[in-house]
Amino acid sequence: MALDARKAQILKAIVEDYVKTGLPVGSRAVARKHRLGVSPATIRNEMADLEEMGYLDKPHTSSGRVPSDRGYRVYVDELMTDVRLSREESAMIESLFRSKIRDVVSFLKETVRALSEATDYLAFVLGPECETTTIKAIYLLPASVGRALLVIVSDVGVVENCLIDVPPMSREEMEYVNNMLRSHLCNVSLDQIHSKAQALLKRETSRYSRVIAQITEFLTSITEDSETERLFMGGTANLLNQPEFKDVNRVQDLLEAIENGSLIRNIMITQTQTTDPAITIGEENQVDKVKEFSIVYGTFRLGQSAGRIGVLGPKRMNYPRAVALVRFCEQLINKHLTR
Amino acid sequence: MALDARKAQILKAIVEDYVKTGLPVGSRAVARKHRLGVSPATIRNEMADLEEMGYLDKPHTSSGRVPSDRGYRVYVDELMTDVRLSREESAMIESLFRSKIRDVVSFLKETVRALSEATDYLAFVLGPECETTTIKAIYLLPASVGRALLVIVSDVGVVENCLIDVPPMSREEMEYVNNMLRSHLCNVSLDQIHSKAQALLKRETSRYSRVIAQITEFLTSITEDSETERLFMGGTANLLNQPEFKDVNRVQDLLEAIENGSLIRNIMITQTQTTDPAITIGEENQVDKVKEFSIVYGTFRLGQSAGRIGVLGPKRMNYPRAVALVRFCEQLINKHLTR
DNA sequence: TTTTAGCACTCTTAGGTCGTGAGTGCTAAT
DNA sequence: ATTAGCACTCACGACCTAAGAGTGCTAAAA
Repeated sequence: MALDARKAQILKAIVEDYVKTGLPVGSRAVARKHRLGVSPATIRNEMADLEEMGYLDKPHTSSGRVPSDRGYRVYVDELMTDVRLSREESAMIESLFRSKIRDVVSFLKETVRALSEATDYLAFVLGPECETTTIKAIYLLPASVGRALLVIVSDVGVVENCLIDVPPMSREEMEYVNNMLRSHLCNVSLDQIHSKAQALLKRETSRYSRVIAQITEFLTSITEDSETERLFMGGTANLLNQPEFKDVNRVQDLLEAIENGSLIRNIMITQTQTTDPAITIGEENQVDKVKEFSIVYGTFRLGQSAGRIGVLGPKRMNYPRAVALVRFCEQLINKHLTR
Repeated sequence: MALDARKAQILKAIVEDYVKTGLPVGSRAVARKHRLGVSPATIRNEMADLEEMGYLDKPHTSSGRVPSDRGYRVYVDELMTDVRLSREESAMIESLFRSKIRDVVSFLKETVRALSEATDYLAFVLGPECETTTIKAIYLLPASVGRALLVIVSDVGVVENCLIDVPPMSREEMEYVNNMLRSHLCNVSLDQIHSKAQALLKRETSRYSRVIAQITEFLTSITEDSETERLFMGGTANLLNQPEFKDVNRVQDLLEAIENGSLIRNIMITQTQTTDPAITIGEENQVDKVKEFSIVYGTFRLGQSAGRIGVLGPKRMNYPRAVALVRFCEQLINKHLTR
């Protein structure tokens, strides 16, 4: 059942031709372009075999072959050869966000933009799960009359803030509240924050209880919202390049799903990530709407939790290049944010 | 040249029919649905007049009429009747972001989402021009070893922050820097911030100069980035609903322009805003890519500067409804953020 | 036994023709 | 000034045809 050398070569040629042109590829083309030293007729026989094995499909009885999902699978698993990014290209990407490392969020956004531009696919980054991140610093600061700014910094350098109403407070009172927050909430992980804050709220029946209540509410909302808040995407328009979008209606569905971020779920479910840049092809994806696409994504570490970065493109994707670029971005993030 | 009552009635009927169906409307349809008590033949004569006056177009010699840009213009200026949102609808929108007023940015994002869902067009909001906003509070806070968090709060409640590298500092030193920042930069407007910070940097030759330099850089970058950073959009996918997107290529261009935010420019240029919800129709737009669309946008005040909120949709837009919804959102913002 | 040449066959695609129907403009009658 | 009638135009869909690409099979060659 394993592929002999020639079948492998042919399958590889077909995948790569199809990726390049988007047209079903015929025996002539394979024989000519890849000079295997055999005639089209021989290729045809091999192609018939490959089809029977389930690696190729025919759009209709009498036209060239197209890789099936399984065909792509063996291609990415066994056939494809890694590419290295050219020096110029990696330099180009890196320069895209020279002095942009201000904060984690904008850094991730820039990375996603660079990735989408380099690949011409939809790129996404999923920030680190916040459950495992811990609060490193928490401050309540006077912002204007009757309002204070609550700022928290997580161990991975993500900053959240919100404005809350406060009664007039003296400097000492503010100091007192700050000490209280610091002593109770610093080094607490976000999944414990709710109960910790509740406890604090119960204990504190002083005149600050309303302030504490607002703070508690905010802290809780962070974990709730983070699902959507930590997903960034770029290059949505690139999807429309793909010839598989001859009809608009398909795009619509997908775009909506993308916009409201239900794409996340997909990755969460399909998370049997084995190889580093994980690749899921067509029907392998759990979510219906992306069953016509492929996803290449990898993991980066940020503090003690992990995030994901990847691209979503047509099954007819340039996998070697996508893998190289995703991997490059992973490294970029690890390099710049780990310290 | 002014429209007599019947011509007005007919033009109005045609616009509204066309908005509803998207199909060129013929004399029969006008006569039947709007029971003007005249025969199709009469309507035809009037339609011929309206066409000559430039208010109607014919897609081809022998099919119904379609409003021209000028036709839409007189419709929105003189013909259309204001609609009121139903009680349920306004309540629905308002409830969409009940407890979401944490911070200005997420509030604006929610508003845009609500607006895009209610209209089924692309909605956008352009935050207040930052040039005129002033810094109300500025803090440098210890975040972790070797890093500090710089936080600034503007008068309109927008919070910006960034992490910077700092040498080890005692509490007193930190206090000193904070005092310096506060005394020099508080109540300074963002368009002066660069020079002020530079001056501060020149004067301060102490060991903090590197810290100050980083701060200066960040403050400058805020004004530079804000062009893109203060634009939020929602409902991109809605554009694909429009039948004018039978072919995908058109979408592509527009989506790209939308994604990278060059849509801003349009509004900046077309800013001869006279009526409150301003309406620009088709060719009236300065930017080529939106010459096939219409924009309805209004202004909201935030502190002493202003922001814009609006929708972008097909020329064949439900203008009365769009106007009502944009106006409603303006009020919503003014109500919730003015205090 | 494997490869190749040859050939009939299939199926898509583009172009062309034709009939239908919606809607017009014009003319003559009301 | 309005209307009925009528010939005319044009987009659209159905149907057909020819061309071209590619296949599968068979029989000959290596």
